[in-house]
Amino acid sequence: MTNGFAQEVYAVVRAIPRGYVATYGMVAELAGRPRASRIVGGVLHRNPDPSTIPCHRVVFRDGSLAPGFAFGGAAVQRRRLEEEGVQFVAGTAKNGGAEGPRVDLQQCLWDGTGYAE
DNA sequence: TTTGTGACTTTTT
DNA sequence: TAAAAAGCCACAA
Repeated sequence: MTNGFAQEVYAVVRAIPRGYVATYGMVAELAGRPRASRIVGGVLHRNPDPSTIPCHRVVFRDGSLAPGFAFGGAAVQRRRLEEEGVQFVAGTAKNGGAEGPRVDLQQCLWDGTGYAE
């Protein structure tokens, strides 16, 4: 690709199946830079094409999103993911202390299957 | 061309 | 167990 990494990131994020989510590190790895998780965020931050790039499917390693920096708000993103079929963890397996809405990575974490360049 | 920063992740204190 | 710091790579100014 002309740009290389950035293009790869966009391609990977676009390849995320509906109802699934991926972490920055995973996208970075598929893009060719397993340690460039931050760059993935930076690239998505600019989001040159939010229409084709479902950045809301990309979450932290913890399953949470970027508060305040999402396309329109973490709350909106949660609703959007639910629309796609992504399950959320209300409380937490930790001790019932609800910290914040997290995606159920154990169920909706994308394996990278179906990604073709 | 060089410096600084960032939607992250992992390890150590 | 929790919190803090460093490391990492690419893009923008």
